[in-house]
Amino acid sequence: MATPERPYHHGNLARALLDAAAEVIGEMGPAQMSLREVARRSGVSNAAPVHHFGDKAGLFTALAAEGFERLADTLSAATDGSADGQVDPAEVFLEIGVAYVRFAVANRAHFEVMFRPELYHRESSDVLAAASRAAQHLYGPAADVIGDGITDDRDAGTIAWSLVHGFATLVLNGNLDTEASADPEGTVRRLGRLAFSPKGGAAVP
Amino acid sequence: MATPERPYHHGNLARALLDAAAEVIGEMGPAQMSLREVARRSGVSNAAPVHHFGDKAGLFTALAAEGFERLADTLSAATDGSADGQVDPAEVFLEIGVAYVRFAVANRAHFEVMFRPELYHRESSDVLAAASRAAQHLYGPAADVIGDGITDDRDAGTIAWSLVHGFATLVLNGNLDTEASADPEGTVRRLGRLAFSPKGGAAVP
DNA sequence: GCGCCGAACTTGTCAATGAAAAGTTCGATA
DNA sequence: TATCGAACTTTTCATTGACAAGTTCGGCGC
Repeated sequence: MATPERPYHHGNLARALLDAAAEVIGEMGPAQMSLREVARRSGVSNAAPVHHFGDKAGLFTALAAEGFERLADTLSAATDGSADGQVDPAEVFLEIGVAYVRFAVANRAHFEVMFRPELYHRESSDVLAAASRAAQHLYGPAADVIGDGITDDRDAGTIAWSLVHGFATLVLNGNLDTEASADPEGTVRRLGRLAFSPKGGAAVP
Repeated sequence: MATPERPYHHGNLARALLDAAAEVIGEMGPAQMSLREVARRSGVSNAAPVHHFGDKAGLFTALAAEGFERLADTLSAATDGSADGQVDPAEVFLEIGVAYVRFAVANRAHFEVMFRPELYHRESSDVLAAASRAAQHLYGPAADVIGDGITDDRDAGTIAWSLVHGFATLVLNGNLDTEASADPEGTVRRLGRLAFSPKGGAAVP
């Protein structure tokens, strides 16, 4: 009996290729991802992706843009959940950092591509716009924690981003201990409080 | 007139291949490094590296091990320069972080390979030993800053490593501002003081 | 309903790649 | 001086990214 064949037009090939690419990267890392393997897993010929993404770097570009979009959404949700002003701004800032780590762990393939600009067309307007939107959600709330000895909101943003980006990266490449690997969000929440709270006194409960 | 040819035995091919690999990675990133290009730049045939490194992952393994060795040496030097006990331990801890960022910027190719374990044989005893020695220099002095609200030296080490690793990574992939890119060491020294010093009071001068 | 156009594919080809096998050249040693 | 193995070179093969040419349909205008 003939196997049921996919019609000539895939119907949603771009989406399928992005998903397959994320899957391959999750298994082997960005450096070992091949267009042919991505096409195979999507059930099309090796030249099919050209119509949607142009070339390999084009596929990486789409992944990076999607990653920054998802990050911006994740950080936006972490901010908006407390927009009523009734929550300590420092706690909101902390939860944004936790959301960043949650995003990195849940979207490891995207996260690894996003921060390797040599893989993609870094001047892509989609990527630049999405990255800018994500950065706004990282730097924006930094203004709320000025006064903890840190008087420049860009400094607070850079410290926070460095901390959570470094933590996420070290967890993903297996360099931190079992607590951090087993519970990245809980660990970064605890460490973030230590790093950003008044010394010697009660931290945010 | 015949060009002067290299004798059949290169004489120091392993070293030449490591240097050429770092050069290629510096130009194109780890994902685009090819053994054939590395061999060409070393003046040998494409199969010559096999004798020294086995395969492509073997070359990456050697680069990673060398990178962790260099990092350990850099951090050791940052520690030893103040072993006489006359320097504020918090300042030593800060300078170790600065040395980490200096290493990352100066050895960008090695740094990028070191933290991508999917590229190399991560169970390599050379890599594990060198990485362990480097980690000791990162975590060791963390004990000296307990009392700043941070009561666990592993927590201090993880916060510090996350901060400087994240900062170095974000500088290298062009995500931080022009101050950080133009003066990574100065910027991370300043931010490190903010992050680790008593709030509201005089920081380490 | 038909014809047409272009989107969305497939097939075939080529140069470059990693890996492997076989062969060659020397350096070190007995 | 002869031998052995380290340290290469040459050749081959499967896979890859990219490209060109060809084919299949979906959508649209008439």
